[in-house]
Amino acid sequence: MLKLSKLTDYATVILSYMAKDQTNMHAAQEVSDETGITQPTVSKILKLLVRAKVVTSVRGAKGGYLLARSPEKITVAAVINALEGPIALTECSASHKNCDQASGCDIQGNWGLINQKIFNALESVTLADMIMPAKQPEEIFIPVSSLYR
Amino acid sequence: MLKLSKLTDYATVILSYMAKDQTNMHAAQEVSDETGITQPTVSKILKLLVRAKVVTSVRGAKGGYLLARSPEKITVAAVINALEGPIALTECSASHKNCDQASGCDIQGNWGLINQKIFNALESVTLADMIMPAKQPEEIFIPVSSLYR
DNA sequence: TTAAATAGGACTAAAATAGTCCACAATGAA
DNA sequence: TTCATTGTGGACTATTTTAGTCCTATTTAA
Repeated sequence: MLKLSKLTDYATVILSYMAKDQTNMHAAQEVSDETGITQPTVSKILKLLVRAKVVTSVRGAKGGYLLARSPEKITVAAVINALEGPIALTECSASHKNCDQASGCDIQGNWGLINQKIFNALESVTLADMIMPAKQPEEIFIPVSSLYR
Repeated sequence: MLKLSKLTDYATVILSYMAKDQTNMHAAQEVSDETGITQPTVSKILKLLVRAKVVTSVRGAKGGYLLARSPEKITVAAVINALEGPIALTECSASHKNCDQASGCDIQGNWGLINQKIFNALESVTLADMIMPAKQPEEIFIPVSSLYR
């Protein structure tokens, strides 16, 4: 399915919520209450986002989290990177080190090209785009015919 | 990591091998011998590729597999679709049916936009491209700075 | 008739992901 | 100072997904 992890999906929900009110600090408990995602999971995700510098944290009573920068400057690529690590479709693309495929691997060099295109796509969409009203139809249908050009 | 499954990776290796000799039929055993992927796994993958009409099969003695069309017409998107199902980053994007996210989900409409971009990227690369010598440097480095534009 | 192949699906094993929990550190307020 | 609140780091378990194997049936050339 080439899918994102659930945690990444939750992260966009959490960040969207935080983007709507950037003046107030948001405690993990509050975010949990508002989004319906359990508190331990919210905490786990926010911890990862802090580590990746997507959000900042303030410890202690009255502490909480804030977006580290404006929604326009938070890309989907940065969020995925925070939750799932480097964006690369194959192990092989991330590093050629442990490549012992018999005959096929030298052939796979062009995964790099694909990775780059996908990275560009993910970098071109920001949190600001995500919180705008949808620009696409409700249901996404990928035309089957296009799979056999 | 936003990664493909191993099976999809193997599929590209198998298809690359088959693309090099499109005149002869290739039995699963032979493909296994040549690629180093175990025979049961090769069979499993080829069965999926037949179902998706990426390759055709001939049963019985002297049977085997052939590419269903020329490498230029086999897209990476079609291969991923065969092995992993529809290309969509989130469940939500594939279908809105079972969406019970408290407040965040209406916000996620623009995943469709991202999915479309990624689908386009995957559809723009064919098996023919894959078997050409690599056009990219050996190691792919995504500049960290680009994550914080 | 037999041997060589694919087809379909069940099954097990392994790995990745999701989700929870705990002990600790920081901080504001009583 | 002490306590309640809130983040930090990491360990841990449960769940789900993926990978890998195997068995039986079907097809077909010789």
